[in-house]
Amino acid sequence: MVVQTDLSDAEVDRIFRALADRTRRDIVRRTLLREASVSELAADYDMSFAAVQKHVAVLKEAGLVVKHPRGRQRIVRADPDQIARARHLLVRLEELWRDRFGQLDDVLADPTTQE
Amino acid sequence: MVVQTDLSDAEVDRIFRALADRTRRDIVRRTLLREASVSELAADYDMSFAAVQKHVAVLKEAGLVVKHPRGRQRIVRADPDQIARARHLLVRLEELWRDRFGQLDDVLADPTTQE
DNA sequence: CGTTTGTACAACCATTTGGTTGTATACAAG
DNA sequence: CTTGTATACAACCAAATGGTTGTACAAACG
Repeated sequence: MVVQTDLSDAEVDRIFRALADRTRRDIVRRTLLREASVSELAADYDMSFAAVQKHVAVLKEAGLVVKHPRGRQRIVRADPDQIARARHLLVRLEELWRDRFGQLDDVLADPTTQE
Repeated sequence: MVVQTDLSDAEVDRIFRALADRTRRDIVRRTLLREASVSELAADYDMSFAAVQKHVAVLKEAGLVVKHPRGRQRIVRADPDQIARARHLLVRLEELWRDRFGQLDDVLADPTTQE
């Protein structure tokens, strides 16, 4: 299965930036396991509701979570596809290293190279 | 093969933060393919030598590149292992999602679960 | 209705980031 | 030894980040 819609530099910036914070990584982890409202999330961190709200906004801008309304709450859910895209960026770097002496053409032409 | 020495939150912060910049990702890419001195790197970016020096420092703090002296130059080389560790963090997130309805106990106890 | 709960958003603030220039030092080359 | 090159590092600056408080509004509740 291939998810890979190519990401712009700015999008990649946002994804890694969003992941570069413990609280935000924790929000992703939690909402990956089970969606939660912003206030449910906020209850578990030692900071204001508004601060958590901002963290969720950063994650949403990065596409790592989606938000949808349910009554007066906003339900947050992590997007595993976006996490997979981030992982794929690192995989591509690693592939680059593995093939660093080789000719990229062959790798691209190789019909066994898929994901 | 297991690389996984567990990373602290601060270390993970540094790794993702370091990757959240186009210039730094490009430096990683380049020095993954072929080591380069700081001035060789600096020549290719539209910013001062000092700015590139700082980017390399951020990458070094994150463990994504290593620097070693060669005469008067400082040779920069990307560390594929650290990139693999970063990837593994995302893989673990994805696994969490995959197993989200399952009982974690069983997974931990399963003798076939190894890496 | 009025009250409480959940969210949005603006204004503000300290710190960090990403860039600059300038100065100092180390090594290589004449 | 002198000169040029590669690097280090400090000081500075604007903008972004990560937090705060306060205000406003919408939905659920009594």
